[in-house]
Amino acid sequence: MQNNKQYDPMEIESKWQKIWDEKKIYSPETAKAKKPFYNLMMFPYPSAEGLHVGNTYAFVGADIFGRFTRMQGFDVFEPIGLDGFGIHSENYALKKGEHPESLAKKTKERFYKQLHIIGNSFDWTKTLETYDIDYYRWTQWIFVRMFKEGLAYRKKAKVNWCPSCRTVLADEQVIAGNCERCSSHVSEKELDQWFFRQATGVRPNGTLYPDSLLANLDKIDWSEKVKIAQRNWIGRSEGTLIKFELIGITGQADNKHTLEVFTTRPDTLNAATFIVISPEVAKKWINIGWKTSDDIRKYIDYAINKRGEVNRDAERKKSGIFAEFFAINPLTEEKIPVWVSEYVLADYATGSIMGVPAHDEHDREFAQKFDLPILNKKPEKSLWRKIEEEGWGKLHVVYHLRDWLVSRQRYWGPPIPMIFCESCAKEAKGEREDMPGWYSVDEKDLPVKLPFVENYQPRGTGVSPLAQDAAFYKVKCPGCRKDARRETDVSDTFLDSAWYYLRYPSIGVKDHAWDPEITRKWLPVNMYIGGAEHSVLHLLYSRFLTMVFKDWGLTDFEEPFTRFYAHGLLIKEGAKISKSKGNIIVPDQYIEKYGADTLRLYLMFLGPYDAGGDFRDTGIEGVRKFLNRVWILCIKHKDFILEDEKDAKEILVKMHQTIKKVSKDIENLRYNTAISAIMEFVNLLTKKAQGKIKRAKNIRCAEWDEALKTLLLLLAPFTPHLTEEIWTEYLGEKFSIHTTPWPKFNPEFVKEEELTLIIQINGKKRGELRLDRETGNDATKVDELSKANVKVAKWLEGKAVKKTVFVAGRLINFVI
RNA sequence: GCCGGGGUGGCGGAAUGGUAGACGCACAGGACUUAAAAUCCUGUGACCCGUUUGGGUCGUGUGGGUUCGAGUCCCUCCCUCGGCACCA
Repeated sequence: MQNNKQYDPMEIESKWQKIWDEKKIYSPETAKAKKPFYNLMMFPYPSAEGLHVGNTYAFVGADIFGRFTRMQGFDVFEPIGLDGFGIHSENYALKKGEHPESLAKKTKERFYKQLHIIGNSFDWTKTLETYDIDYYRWTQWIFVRMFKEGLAYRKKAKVNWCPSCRTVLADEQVIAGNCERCSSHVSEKELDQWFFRQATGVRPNGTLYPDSLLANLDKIDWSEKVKIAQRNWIGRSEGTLIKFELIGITGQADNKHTLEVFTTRPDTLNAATFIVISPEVAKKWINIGWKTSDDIRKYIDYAINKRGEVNRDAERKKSGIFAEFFAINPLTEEKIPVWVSEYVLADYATGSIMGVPAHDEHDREFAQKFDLPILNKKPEKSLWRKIEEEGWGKLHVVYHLRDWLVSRQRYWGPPIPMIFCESCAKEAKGEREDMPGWYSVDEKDLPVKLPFVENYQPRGTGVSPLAQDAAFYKVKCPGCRKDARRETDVSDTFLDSAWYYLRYPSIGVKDHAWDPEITRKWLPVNMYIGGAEHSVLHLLYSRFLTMVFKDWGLTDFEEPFTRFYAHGLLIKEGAKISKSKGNIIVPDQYIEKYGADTLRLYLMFLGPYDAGGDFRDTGIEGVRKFLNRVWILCIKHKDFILEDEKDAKEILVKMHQTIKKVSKDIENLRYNTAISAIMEFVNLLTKKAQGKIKRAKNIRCAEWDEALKTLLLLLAPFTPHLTEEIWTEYLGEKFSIHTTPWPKFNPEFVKEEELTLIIQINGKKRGELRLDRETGNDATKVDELSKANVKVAKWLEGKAVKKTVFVAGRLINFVI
């Protein structure tokens, strides 16, 4: 190869991508691998023209970790796929006016091409798309199992309804009152829906799922902020349910003369001066026979209708009305008024509270507004036990987490594999006693294929577009063989993505969702990297399902992701990147102009990976120049000879320091500082090489060769193409650099022979000494040399040294 | 309101309680070149003193504290970003 060849990323990048694919160096043999390491990143959902640079940022950061780990000698499995089923892809198809099925083919091609050119070490022999029937048959299989095990159930409930997406949403998918997908304001609707028992399910060992999900957080190596978000979302509160006798209530059914409230502060029962029930609970009472005035009825209806707005309007003062009856405080035996107010939520605990204005801010506000008594009594700890002993109430735990609503009234998802038989329902027959009329599709009849429906647009009527396809929904009842009806809702996208990591290693396996042997070898996932926005969505659903699979004996681990690292958010010149701002960055244009290696290195150099970074075009130019310098250094100066022994030593010391720093930084995903360390090393090599190029044939310089090789190895995870090109084509090393062992540092070389020792007077720097290592660690010698220092002597003149602080090898401080 | 990050040059950002500003961008000057690009070198927190070599003061959002020594630890407040939000 010529020594004056320019660095041309276009040419070398596509060349190496092709060779890596052909030689399958990134495709470990799943069955035979000796040191398996599963390096996973969150797969993208194709809801736009293509990948944006935020995806690139996430994937490149994850890939660097994977490549680094591979060079440590592990068989790294780094798969990629598409979360292509679901509302996001369907909404995109609607926007484009195209059928999701044909659009999926195009986006697949486009996304995979983009994912290819960023130069990640993906295993392209094992990709998956959630809309692939070989995948979603198993998603349906999971649903069937959930039903058989009693963890899937159907109930009529007030659910979140997105009027724009025309479907229900799970609790986790409502962000600040808005739809997670389209940001429309979410309203409420009462509908029959399928739920998974993530909040109410009991494990075979008797523990509730939310308790295990909470407890396991202490055992996994995850970004702390994600753990905190999950703890808050699960929202476990320990308290007491207290029963209150009611008096003066009219028309109420005879057995309804008590009311139960939940409190986390039963010790303040002595200061409870009123009771508040939510409008929804009041409404229920009216329905079962509570006779009350028109004013109260009017208020209840008003408050229920206003519910959505009240939540959004923090300024709004608490409204409420006296319910015209009383309760007896079991402790004080006093008669306290019962009120109805919208500040009490219907769907938390019992939907009723005891008002303790002395100790609760909301209660105080309410009491002040309506002139209710405020009793300033100290909490009594003994009440926790007394309430139980006296039989007034019992200890109770309440969770913020709800069961997972999994049905969707949309088209582009896996049909829920269930059948409903009217006739069986009437006779109270069915697969499960508690769900008359319902049957799961027999496992041998799976998959239930999603039929092609031309008019797939959501109806908004609370049923899926599949309900118009008689050929699809008309079936025979598995129980009585009479005419029955298939469920026409599809399942939530988050169900598709809650188990995909189990499928990747087993892709191609026909008779299992995941092969037991392969799964034992590769799972749980060793490293998972993705955005923190999934803290309480995908990451919680995955944990729940994995725990369920363990309980069924289908896996031998409870937690899917041993380590999870949340990367930061990329911004553009100080502003958030968003479609509305029109500052979307498409990676392709940068790859075309600078090459993937430059883009990769630049993205990782921007700032700490967990903090995100600020994308600026001027910055990428600098990185391009840096890689050009590396190219010139390695190609033009590769035959350089270090004549000066001191230079050789200096380079070796820096080299070992750099190996140490870069290794540690990558292990902790501190890529920006790893890159600056490599830059420092390059700066030193460049400086030493200036004007000293030697081209004597067959004469090599061992130190220089080693320095260049080490530089390339350290840089390989960041810029895989450039380093491979120089490694094999110019240095004549064996293919591939990416399967070459990572360099090790020698602790002897890390320490410099000479060190700079700082001399301080009263903590202020007044001078410094260049000393050899031995002298620098000798307190007496340093003391002498410091005092002899001209600059320091000036400051010490005529002053008494009261105290001397000596830090070996670093500094000496004289206190005067 | 509660829970988490974070506030450091013109900018992105470095700093196990021990030389604040690594590395990079931008800018300025220089080398090479007929020229340009590329590359390389030098300088670059603010202010003050000194004609130069140099010396000094201040400086990590605010105010206090601990310490020989604080960007780092503790307390007060301010600002900002993210999450949750009438959760009893």
